[in-house]
Order: sequence, then structure tokens, then C-alpha cells
Amino acid sequence: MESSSHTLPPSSLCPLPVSSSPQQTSSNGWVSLPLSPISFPPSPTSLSPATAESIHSSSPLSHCAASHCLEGQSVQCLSPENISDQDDLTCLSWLHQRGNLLPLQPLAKMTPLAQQESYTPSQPPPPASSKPPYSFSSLIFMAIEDSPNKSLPVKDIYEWIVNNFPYYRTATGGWRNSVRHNLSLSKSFRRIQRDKSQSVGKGSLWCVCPEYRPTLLEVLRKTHSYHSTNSNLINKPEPPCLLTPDHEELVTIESVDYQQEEVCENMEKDPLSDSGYIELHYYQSNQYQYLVLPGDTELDLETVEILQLDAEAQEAAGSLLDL
DNA sequence: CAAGTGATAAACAAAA
DNA sequence: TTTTTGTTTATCACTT
Repeated sequence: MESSSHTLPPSSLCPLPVSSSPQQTSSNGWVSLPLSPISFPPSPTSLSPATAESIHSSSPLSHCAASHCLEGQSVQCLSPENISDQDDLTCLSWLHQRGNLLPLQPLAKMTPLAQQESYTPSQPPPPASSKPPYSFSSLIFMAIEDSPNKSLPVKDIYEWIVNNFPYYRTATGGWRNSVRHNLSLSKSFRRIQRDKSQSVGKGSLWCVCPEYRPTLLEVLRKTHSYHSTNSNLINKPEPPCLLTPDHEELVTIESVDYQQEEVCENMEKDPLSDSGYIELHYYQSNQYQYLVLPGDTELDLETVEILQLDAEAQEAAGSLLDL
């Protein structure tokens, strides 16, 4: 699998959703969010500065990468001439861009302190104490993938985990042992020598073995899918990596034209409105596309979610219909 | 029930 | 010498 030719801009992962929508808290205290107001590639030309500013300022932590995605550099990445930098099938940007993975973050990171302080014993405990649903392999994978060079020393892996999963701020030190144990034992990770000339600090750098990357990504995707499904129906939409049914080929972002008129021309409405969400199918650029968006959303493609076109997504949509 | 997987603990050696 | 990093072994819990 050729995954290294398309790389994400550094720090394309963001621990927080851009959404200011109401949060949904799962039974284990993790939070998932309804669809973000602007979640997936807003057209560089369709996203007004006012909207971008609005979204940016609404982010609880406006320094996060997702917010950066609305700024010049990242938006530019979505332009046709730069599309190849964004079309990595295995990109993890969906994990953050729409709050699809890390929206499962504990509230502690998403809720203003004042709100946390007002919580009463009758409410669920502060979710910072709840353990993330991801395996250590997944955590390590995410950390490494989020690094500019796709490699990190152990210390930075610890740091990434702590920064993104507050549970580990207060967890006992054993998890670090587990991280090292996992790095050592798992075939998915490879130890590489640091550049001695630039080496500061102990140890080696760790990277993801390319041959195991799809597997790790799949595990991560399934984990997220499972937890978001269990925690909140409306998080059923799969990450907006555009996949063809065989999971192998990327449907380039270019194939989706974010022009409202064109989509509306060819789309048919799917009866999901009972769930509060609407599924829209349309055929475009020789691809069968479908979207899910809140029922009260105007058909403005700046606000829609692009879903995977694979069978899994279809199945998810089917289960939505069953409700 | 057995096998596989992941988490955790612990011991130990090597390196910084 | 201390701390960190990396490896290995063992055990337990859970899932398939």
C-alpha cells in the first residue's frame, strides 16, 4: 500500500472538535459531538472569512490544529493544486477535523473550568478519570502519526498521550511501562536511530512500520466507530476519509464539488429525518456519494459531513434507518 | 474451553 | 549514580 507519498501537514490532528454543538457524554464519560458545523473540507472559496472567524472563535481551544485548518495554510492544502497532499486514504485528519476521534475526549479538555467546577455529585463524575477506549498501540500510533516527522522518542509519545488524554495525567506510572512494552513487543513499531548530530535526549525514535499502518488505522477506526456508535447515534457517520468500497482507493476531494447547486441537482433524500439527521445520496463524478447532515441543516455543503462510501458506512446508515 | 489479544507488573541491562 | 529507555517474561482479564 502506498501511503507515504501523501502526507498531511504537521499537526493536522486536533484534540478538540471545532464544534460548539451540545456535547454527548457516553456511559464511560467520554464525549462525542454531533456533526460539526464545518467539518470537512470547506471549499477555499466557499468558506467566508466571517464563517471561518466564527468557527475559529467558537472553538474551546482556538489554538488547536482543527482551528488552524480554517486558516490560510491548511485551507490552501485543499485547493486543487495541492489536493494530492490531502488525499491520503490513511490520513488521520478525520480523527480531529470533525471531532470524530478525539471528540471522545474527556470533558475536562472541552469544558470550561467554570463548568466543571459547577458539577454536582448527581452528575457523572469528571470524565478525565475515565480511561480512553484506545489500546496503547492506537495511542502510540496516533502520537507518531501526529508528529511532523512521523517518528517520536518515547518521551514525546508519553507527552502526546498526556496532552491529548488527560486520563494519563493522573494515571499511575505503569502506563508508561505499557507504552514501552508495546513499542518493544509490537511489530507495528520500529525503532530507528536518531541523527547523532542532532540528538538530544535519550533513546531512539520510534516510527510506524508502513506495512502495519493500514492495520493500525483500521483498528483505530473500528475502535472509534464502536465507541462513537455506542455513545451517540448521531456520531455514526464514519470519518470523512473518502473511501471507495474496497478501501483501497481514495476518492479524491476533487471528485466532490462543494457547489450547492450541483449536489442538489443530483441528490435524492433519504428518509433519515426521524433520527434528526438526513442522509443524502447523490451521484457525482462517477462516484456514488452520500452525506449525512443534521435535519435542520440548510443544504450548504460547508456544513455537511462526507461519509465513506464503503459498505461499512452503508451499514451504519442502514442501522440508522432501523431506528 | 482454548486461543488470541491487550493491559499490567516486574526484573534487568544498557545508555545518557 | 541516577534516571530513562528498551527488552523480556509472567500473569490476568477479556474476547472470539
